[in-house]
Amino acid sequence: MLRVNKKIEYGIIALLYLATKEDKTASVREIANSAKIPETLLSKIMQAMKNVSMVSAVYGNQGGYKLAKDLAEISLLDLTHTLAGPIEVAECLQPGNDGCPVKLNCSIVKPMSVLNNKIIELFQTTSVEALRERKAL
Amino acid sequence: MLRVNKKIEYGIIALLYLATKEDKTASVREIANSAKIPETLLSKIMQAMKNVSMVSAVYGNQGGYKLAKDLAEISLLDLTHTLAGPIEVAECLQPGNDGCPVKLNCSIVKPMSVLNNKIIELFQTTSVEALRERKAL
DNA sequence: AGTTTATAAGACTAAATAAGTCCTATAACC
DNA sequence: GGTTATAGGACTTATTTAGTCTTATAAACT
Repeated sequence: MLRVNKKIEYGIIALLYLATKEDKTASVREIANSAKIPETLLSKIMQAMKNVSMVSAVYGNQGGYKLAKDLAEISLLDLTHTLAGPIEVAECLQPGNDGCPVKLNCSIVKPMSVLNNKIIELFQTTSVEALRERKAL
Repeated sequence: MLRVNKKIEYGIIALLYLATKEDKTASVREIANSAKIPETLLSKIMQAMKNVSMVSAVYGNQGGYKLAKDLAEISLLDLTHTLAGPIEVAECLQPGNDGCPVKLNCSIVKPMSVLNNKIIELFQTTSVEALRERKAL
């Protein structure tokens, strides 16, 4: 229950990997092999992260991706939005949702939005760097 | 992203409904109709909640379910466990998981477990009653 | 110039999970 | 014994997620 998208998982793996390379580039193939992630899938993920300037891309031989931001500046919320869209714990929280059969007499929208906001806050205040710190259990 | 199971949603709806009935019973049909939830599905949900004594069941005519606990005593974590199993933000957190292809060199287990624990804590400390309070936004 | 390495991005398919249905049994009450 | 209601297993359908396939573009090296 409450699985986080594999894309996000793979995104974190890639960011953590790039962090170990400092300013050098790593190709999608290199990252994918090291973590045994499907290469074409990771490719999409890197592209998405590039489009929001979390990483930068270098074409051609010896090219690849490198970090464009400090891991401490990348919140889980940013990553989630980038790779898997907005957090909506319930369908009825989707913008423009008009499918709720109860409408005026709905008991669940508010509770779900309370929960949603709590999760958003958690994701907002947790950076990828914070996940790396291997203490909290 | 991060959708909560519909079962949990329906469970909350049912609990909130029962709370308005005080000590009277409400049948699955009554609750399902009021919230436009599929009756047979809600039936399973009520059974599960009965099995962990969140609600009690009364057979026969004029029977149904009633609350067996105060909403403040039912945490989201309890409800989640009851209706949708344990919270595991990543596959590799499943007990007995041996499918991780990286194993000894895995960079993601710890970060995911950090996140998982944060979400569990949030669910543990949030009661159904707390969701009902319609303030926080 | 041509080959190689690598990113960019769309369309498609497969696998997994979640949601919902169907059916039969059991219990209490009138 | 008929009616109302819970109990619970087996099954089907729908939706979402994961992954593949294909083609294009860019840079570097020879």
